Amino acid sequence: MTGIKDVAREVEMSTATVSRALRGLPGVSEETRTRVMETARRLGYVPSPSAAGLASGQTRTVAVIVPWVTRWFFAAVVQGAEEVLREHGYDLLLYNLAGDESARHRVFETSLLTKRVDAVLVLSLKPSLDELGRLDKLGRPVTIVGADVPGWATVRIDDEQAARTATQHLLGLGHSRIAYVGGALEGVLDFTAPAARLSGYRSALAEAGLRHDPALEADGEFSVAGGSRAAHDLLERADRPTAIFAASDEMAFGVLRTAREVGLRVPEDLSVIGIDDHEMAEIFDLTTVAQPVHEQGRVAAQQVLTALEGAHWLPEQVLLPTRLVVRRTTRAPGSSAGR
Amino acid sequence: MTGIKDVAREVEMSTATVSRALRGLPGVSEETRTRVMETARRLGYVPSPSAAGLASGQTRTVAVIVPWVTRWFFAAVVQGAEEVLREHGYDLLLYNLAGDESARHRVFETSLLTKRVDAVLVLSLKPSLDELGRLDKLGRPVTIVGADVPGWATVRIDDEQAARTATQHLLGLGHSRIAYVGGALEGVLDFTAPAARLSGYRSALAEAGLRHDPALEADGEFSVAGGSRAAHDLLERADRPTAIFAASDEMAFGVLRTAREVGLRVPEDLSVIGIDDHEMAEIFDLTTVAQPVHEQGRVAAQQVLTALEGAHWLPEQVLLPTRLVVRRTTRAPGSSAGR
DNA sequence: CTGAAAGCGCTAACAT
DNA sequence: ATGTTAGCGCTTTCAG
Repeated sequence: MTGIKDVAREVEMSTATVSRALRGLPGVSEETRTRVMETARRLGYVPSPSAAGLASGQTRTVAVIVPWVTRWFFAAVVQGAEEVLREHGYDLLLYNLAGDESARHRVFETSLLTKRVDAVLVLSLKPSLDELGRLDKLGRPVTIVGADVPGWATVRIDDEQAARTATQHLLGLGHSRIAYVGGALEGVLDFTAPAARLSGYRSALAEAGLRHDPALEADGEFSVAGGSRAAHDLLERADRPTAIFAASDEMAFGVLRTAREVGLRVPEDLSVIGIDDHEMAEIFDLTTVAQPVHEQGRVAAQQVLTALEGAHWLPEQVLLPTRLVVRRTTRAPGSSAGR
Repeated sequence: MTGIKDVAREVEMSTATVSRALRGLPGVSEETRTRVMETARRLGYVPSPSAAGLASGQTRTVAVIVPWVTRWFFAAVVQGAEEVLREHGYDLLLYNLAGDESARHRVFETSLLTKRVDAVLVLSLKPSLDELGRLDKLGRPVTIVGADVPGWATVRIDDEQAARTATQHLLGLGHSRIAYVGGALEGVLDFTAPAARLSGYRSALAEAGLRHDPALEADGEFSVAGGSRAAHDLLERADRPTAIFAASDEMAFGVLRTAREVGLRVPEDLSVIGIDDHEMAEIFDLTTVAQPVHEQGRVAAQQVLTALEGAHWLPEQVLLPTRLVVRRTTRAPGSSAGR
């Protein structure tokens, strides 16, 4: 395996110069640099990340901690982050918790990340105080995507506002019995989005002079199956709602499925709205509040890179915009004939 | 940052012994080992992967090259692989091509992987001869998931058989005008599954004494949108098919959407079957040929780990079983009244 | 069972 | 602009 010494010998220079030339550092004549680069290429020289990392203290690797890679939302954020990282020559180390408590402990507790990565991206999770302490001790840039963690660098949408927008859309159409399908406020993995979205839903109702009804607030576990189950409970009531706001598109898909099962037409008998603009939202004709998923990954990656390169860096709280996308699962109540 | 020397000093032993004790190597008294481990824990010692990698030549990291992380199939394979790798203390470096040609070049050509990983998992791609050469030169275990690459270690399903099963199911119901929605046989990224599935479809028809009709074979690009478009072409024909076999569930979802759009009832007017058993197949009530996705990732990871640990390793071709899952999108043709 | 010593292949001062 | 010299923090012979 050819090393930097081989290149140095070939160009009759020191390894220091070769190293500088190859990394584009200043203080190398153009001629030398060209010769070094050509020689390195010709010899098929590939630097050893381990050696470089040991000597420099930098691994050029960023850890991304994700609750579930198999959920489209997280995968899309990862994809966005990966693009930016790779453009800058950084590698992405994936830590997938798969919704598992012990995996979460392993990642945060046993300092798996120490001396291994230059920065960390945490997706949607709200780390516990203890975990934040550990992240802090890493002494490396950390950005949290999709969760509201005061004092930390975050990239997310305004979840409360997004929920308010969705609810207001239904209210605006004339609905007043509006159910909410969300997620547990506490659980194995902690997220801040569920509480924020619930709160947005309630406040929109309140602003419209309506009281929220606990019987119309169900847990859809942020999954298709959960949304489906929640909808069953909701739709089998005598005083069933005329509209359902699901805090994620996947839950909304579950709701749609159940609606079909119990023989309700959407949007004639039931309006449904979600949040995300999931890649499949279009094929369900789902009205939803779109959030820039991919972009959140890109911005977060950009953020840690800036921190890595720049001198000072202030943990910034970036809020990305959302947008109501009206498709065909929402309509005024009791208007089978049309709009 | 506490290093191995600090631990050695504390227990009054050499770093060699500490290293051996911590890694569970033989030749260390139980008492010493216990003392070392406790001390290491107490001091918060975390070994430096860079240093260990440099000294040992092993990175305890496996690269996973994936065409698109955002597609459920790939994400699920990654999840399976990650589980196994983590259990064995290996990290997963993600290389997402995002369907991009240049990304593919970068990953394979510039020896991004050299000296960086102990093994490589390639998902679904069929590397070119040139790329296989580079992979080979890595001198590291490589397993290819979901593609048929003779001479290399692979983990996959029998794509041709899966397609035959799907087609036979439709034939068995009495269909004879069966269309196929698949993917391009050549493209930016090369896969072997599209050709194998097309071939399975054709051979099932042939066995039933039917000739395949080129007009009934459409390109659905292995995406929802593509499946939808392909179905438009197919269903607007005067002599439209009574059944469509989509080579992936995502394309089948697109087909279902189009069927609804053009006013065809499924399964009364049109039967639809896919391949995968995608997590959303159930909510579409889609009949499909299920493949063990997650398991393919696990097996592949297991395979490279065996190669890494064991002395000899023969590139093995593992075929995992598929299973027909009959739901409600398939039925005998022209039988609106029931089955 | 334990220790001494020599690297692994780079980078980073500090010189020149 | 380039070279010299120390390491970075481990693992791995080879001794004992």
